[in-house]
Amino acid sequence: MIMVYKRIRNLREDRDLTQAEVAKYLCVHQTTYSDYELGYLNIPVPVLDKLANLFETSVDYLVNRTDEQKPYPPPKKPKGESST
Amino acid sequence: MIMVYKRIRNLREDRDLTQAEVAKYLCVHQTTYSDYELGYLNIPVPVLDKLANLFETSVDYLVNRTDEQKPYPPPKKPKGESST
DNA sequence: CCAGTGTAAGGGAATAGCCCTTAAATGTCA
DNA sequence: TGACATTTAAGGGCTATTCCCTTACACTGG
Repeated sequence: MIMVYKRIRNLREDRDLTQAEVAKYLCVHQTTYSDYELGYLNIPVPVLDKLANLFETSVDYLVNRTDEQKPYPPPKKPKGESST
Repeated sequence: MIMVYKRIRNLREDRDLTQAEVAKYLCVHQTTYSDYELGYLNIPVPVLDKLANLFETSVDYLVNRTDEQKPYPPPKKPKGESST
């Protein structure tokens, strides 16, 4: 077990959120989210994106690429723009 | 088409790498990597991790969460450690 | 003990991932 | 121009993964 996603559990518990609450925010089932935390399922990028927003951190922090918890400065265009 | 991963193509071309070369680095087929760049497949986190290393940037940059191209400060423990 | 809340396990249908082959596009050079 | 090499994209199929449902387990308070 790799436990890449231990940080997600810690961040959730720090905020006193239940799995069901976060799962609803992500539009997935509680058991699916549980599998994410336990490392039974790979977390897809769109989910990591939402989690980084929810917990106000970076994807790099969530996946242990850094210990810096603050997010990067966001891009100019909020996100949904046609990036052609 | 969302083109979330246009940056991956740009970074690759900036370095004059072919899809086949990057694919080999990632241990996937060239066509799989092509699908990544075109947005036909979701890029799994371990692949994004490798790409961020290869291109010396952050996952957040790759997925358009920031315009800052420099990587985050890396974690203390390089990465493969038992994060108990 | 019972009820309520929160998390994890088992199992299965549906999906997505990945690769293989091949086509298309582009460039080079005789 | 024609043949060849290089690079990228499309079509199609097998397989593994995803996600959800139901259910079980653990814990707490009354």
